[in-house]
Amino acid sequence: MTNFYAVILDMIDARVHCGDCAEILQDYPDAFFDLIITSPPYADRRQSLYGGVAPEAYVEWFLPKAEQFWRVLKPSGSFVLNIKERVENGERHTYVLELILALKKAGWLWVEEYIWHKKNCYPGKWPNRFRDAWERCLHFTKSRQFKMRQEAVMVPVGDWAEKRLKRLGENDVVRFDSRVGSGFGKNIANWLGREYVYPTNVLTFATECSNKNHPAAFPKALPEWFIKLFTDPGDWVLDPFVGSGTTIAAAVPLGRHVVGIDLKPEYCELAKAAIPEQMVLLEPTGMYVCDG
Amino acid sequence: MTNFYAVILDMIDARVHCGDCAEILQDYPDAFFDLIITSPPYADRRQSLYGGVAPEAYVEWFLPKAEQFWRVLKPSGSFVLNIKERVENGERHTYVLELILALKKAGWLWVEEYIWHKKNCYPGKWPNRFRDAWERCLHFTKSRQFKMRQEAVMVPVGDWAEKRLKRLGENDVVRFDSRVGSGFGKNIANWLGREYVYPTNVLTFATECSNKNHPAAFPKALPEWFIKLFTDPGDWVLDPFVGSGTTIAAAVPLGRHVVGIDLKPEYCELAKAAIPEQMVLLEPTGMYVCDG
DNA sequence: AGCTCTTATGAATCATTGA
DNA sequence: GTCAATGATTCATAAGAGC
Repeated sequence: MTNFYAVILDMIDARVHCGDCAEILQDYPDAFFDLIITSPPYADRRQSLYGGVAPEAYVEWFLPKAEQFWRVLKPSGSFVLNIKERVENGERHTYVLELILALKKAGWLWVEEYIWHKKNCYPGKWPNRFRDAWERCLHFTKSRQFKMRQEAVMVPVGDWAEKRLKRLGENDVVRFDSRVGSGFGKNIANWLGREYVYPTNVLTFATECSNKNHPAAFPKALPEWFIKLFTDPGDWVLDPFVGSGTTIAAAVPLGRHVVGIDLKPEYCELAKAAIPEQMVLLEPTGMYVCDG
Repeated sequence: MTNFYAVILDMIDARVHCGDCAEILQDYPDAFFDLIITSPPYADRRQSLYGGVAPEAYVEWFLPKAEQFWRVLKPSGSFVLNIKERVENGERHTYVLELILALKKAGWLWVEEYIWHKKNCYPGKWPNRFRDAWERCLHFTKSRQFKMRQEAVMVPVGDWAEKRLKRLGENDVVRFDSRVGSGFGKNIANWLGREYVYPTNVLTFATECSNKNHPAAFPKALPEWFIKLFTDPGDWVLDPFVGSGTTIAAAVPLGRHVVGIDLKPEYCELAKAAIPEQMVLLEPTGMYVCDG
């Protein structure tokens, strides 16, 4: 029998485009993507260093791109924006707040703000603040009816139940069942049912440091989580600021088609390299596109 | 040797005023408070039911009060606002974002946004969102030079320290302090071991409310944390929407003077009752004021 | 002391009904 | 139709009792 995983991979389309996402996306039809997830370049005064955008110009810079995002996103789709405002002159910037307001004005529904709690955050010590251990994951949609697969991201329950389950050997099940005389012990069934629970809007992922060349890399678990939550296998995922390609590395093994775009050729190279090896080895025609 | 705990309590001034905080505060001098910490009524369309404020009118309602907060706060002081926007019609409201922008425009520095991660959040299941497990704790100041006692909120590392702390009842704290004759906590840290680290800007407290008559209550640990962080013993703390009096219950045992204000007489009664028993028992003249 | 088990308890949302 | 009010539904924790 054919390996299902291989079959899925064989059908997966993973593309990397090099250029401005607003321009590149013009070649894509309306309502094409099921999920847009990205961690855009943060506003930064040190423009020369990271090619950042000045905080004051951030919203203005973002909006034309968001217009294309709106067009290429399906009505049932989601747009997830991982972002955090910088500190400048002792204060938090407001460009993220202004961006939310501007996107709402442009028609986007601000459905939720998820918190990514970074357990191992950047070290440091300052007199006026503690280490920054969280980032925003803003969830926008085009419609109040959108695709959400809550079951796909259920998490194992807390320690106490986990321990209890671990100690629940097969003998215990048998003994309990034979004593009660029913098919499946009620209490045990409850425990088993409680093995996985729905998460909250606070996500805890450790930061990864594998992609050192890209300053704004999120851990693979983050796009993975939202891809599972907001798409089905075979759906199309877009990361318009793909950077080192974490979104691609997350999407392909999950059986989702994915398009990554980045302005910088060196990031496009990284993103191409991030396409899981199976894909590269198979090299099916038309499955790997880069016009950079 | 005199018991340190009792001595501190004997000097502490705890007041509850009933009325609109913008009016009540007119009787207080400029630059009087070291910390303003509060959890204001959240915007709510059901005005008649809970006496809430309509989301659209929230900023307008808040700003005159913030003007007084600015006046009575010391230049080195902090203003901590615990708030979270509601969901309405499937979307998050933007009135909190607008409030931040308005406060900045009024001169406040938006120094930081702390996240209160509620481990045991409200139950529920909906097709478009998970349970809400976090709230904002917005930190504003008047100046870039403000008082911050980072050492006062250091946290133990590892389970062993946690276990030992858990077994350390409140009586032990008092006994220990009186024996050593110095401030709270500091020496206990030394006693337990040197493995203490600075926290991050994500705070994890379980929701816990001993005062059941007030629907709006943060756990005592929350004001405690910010009081320790932004004030010294003997400083003045203000909660202009004191509700059931959690801030008072937190401030007095920490040796801080505290003023609580609330519009509703029934909450003022609760807040008065929240003044720790020792205060009521001692009943020193002028130490207990309520004009409600 | 640990381990097991019970119980109390949260600033919530959504769908529905009635004005 | 819009707006306001009401009811049904929901579940992971911590704390504490008991063994």
